[in-house]
Amino acid sequence: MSEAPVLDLASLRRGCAFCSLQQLCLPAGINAQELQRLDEIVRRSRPVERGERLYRLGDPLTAVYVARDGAFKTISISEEGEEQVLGFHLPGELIGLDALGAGAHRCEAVALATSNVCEVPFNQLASVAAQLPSLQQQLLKVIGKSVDRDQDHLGMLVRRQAGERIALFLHGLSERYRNIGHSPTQFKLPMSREDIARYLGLALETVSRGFTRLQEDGVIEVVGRRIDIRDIAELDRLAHSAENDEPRRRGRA
Amino acid sequence: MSEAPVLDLASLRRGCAFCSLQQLCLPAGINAQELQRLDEIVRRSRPVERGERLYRLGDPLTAVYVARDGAFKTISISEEGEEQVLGFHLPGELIGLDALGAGAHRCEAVALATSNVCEVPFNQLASVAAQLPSLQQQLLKVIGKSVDRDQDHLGMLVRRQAGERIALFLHGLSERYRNIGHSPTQFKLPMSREDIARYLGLALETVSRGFTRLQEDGVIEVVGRRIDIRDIAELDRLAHSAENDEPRRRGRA
DNA sequence: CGCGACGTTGATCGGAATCAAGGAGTGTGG
DNA sequence: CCACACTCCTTGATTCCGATCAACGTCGCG
Repeated sequence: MSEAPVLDLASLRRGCAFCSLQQLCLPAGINAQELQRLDEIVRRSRPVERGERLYRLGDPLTAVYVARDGAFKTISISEEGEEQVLGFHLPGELIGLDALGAGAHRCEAVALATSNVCEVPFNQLASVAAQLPSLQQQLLKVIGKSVDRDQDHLGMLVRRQAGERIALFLHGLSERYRNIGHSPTQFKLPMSREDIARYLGLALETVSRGFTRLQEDGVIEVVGRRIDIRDIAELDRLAHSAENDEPRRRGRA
Repeated sequence: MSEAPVLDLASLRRGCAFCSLQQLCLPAGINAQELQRLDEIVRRSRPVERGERLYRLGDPLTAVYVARDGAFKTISISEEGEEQVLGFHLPGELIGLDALGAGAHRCEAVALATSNVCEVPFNQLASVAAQLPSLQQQLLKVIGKSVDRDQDHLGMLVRRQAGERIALFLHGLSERYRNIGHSPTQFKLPMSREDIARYLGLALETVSRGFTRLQEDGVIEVVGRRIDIRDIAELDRLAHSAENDEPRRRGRA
């Protein structure tokens, strides 16, 4: 609608060139001139409030999105109206690729916290990408990373032990926080236990017990949504091997 | 290795223009001239035998693949050496996207049956796509469909009832066979019970029992790997709702 | 024919779902 | 400032589904 060609300082400063996520996001690997072409099509509107949706089931593909801060979940709604969590999206991670196949969204993207979002109109992105090989390359790479996250998610769900899934989940989150420059050992979960449960295919009580168990074993410290990973090596081990060695412990190892 | 510029009749006939999967694969929506550009970079080598691999864990991204017939599975190997099945690939479905993110394959693609495969060198594909907007568009769409299949897979794994997962699995396969012009109700599974189990996060015995149960309930007919879906509506219902209505039945409905 | 891979079926056991209750944190209004 | 309501999280008791162990059946092939 309002395509203001007026470049004031404030909006420039909010552009890709100043963004801390630059190296992870679409701009990675493209030069300053090219960056401007990209920047021109990116829309940065008011913050999205917790609970708001970027798009709904069935909406036509109009744009892809990247959060600059905050977090999102993507959910699909089953016939009976119960929701499955298909993914969590931290800053810098592309949102909206679920519409690439059919041209319409097959899930909904819900803000887990108030977030500033970059909206990239898809058609324009595609045509600019066709002209800038390095952007095309980066677009494919970013899509690929999204595929990788889906496969990591599969890797959790295919595990049969709840403890393994939970350990993998925390381990993966830790990695992702590290990537965006946050502490990999201390962070605040943006999602509820129920969201985690619906992401991991578990009952929420099981998630809660899993956290408690990890805390009892000295692997993490958890207070509500605050997580502090104390023994990342052990978390790693639990995530991968069977975790059945220690029958049960009270204190630390 | 052997880049024969000689276009004999046989190899032309094997090209995209003659392929029955044309409308589902990369050529969809592109015109005859453009098709030739694509065709020139596609390599069609000898059939891949059952058990052979298109690529292995860690291999650099050199190409993406599409089977013209036969079938593949993609697997990831856990630390302990046990394999997880990340996906099954029927004819026309792109294989090899797992390397887009990191530039190297994070899983292995194994032939489930002898298959004829089209190999599309990735760099050439990307550069041709940049020149042909309709190919770029189609490439993104095909990638999107692959993402959709991953999400369908997630949708199975997140279910907590084994019966639901199995019903969803058969239902999804049926759809995919329909798409490629096979009978959606009668087909031969290209994979073993163990593969299905590792795909669904179940024990192979549970898969076997699930099939038996569906047969007892008159939903399918199953003999070894031959499947005949008798009541697709019921299969659909089982896949989506809770399946807990009928406590137990002996004969047919 | 006999071997080996694959599939089915049965019996038992354990882990996670479910049901149920209570506690902790947050925000609102009296 | 506190009472209240609400959401979110934890913990406990019980039940049940699916993993596991084990044995047998079947098919394809040398």
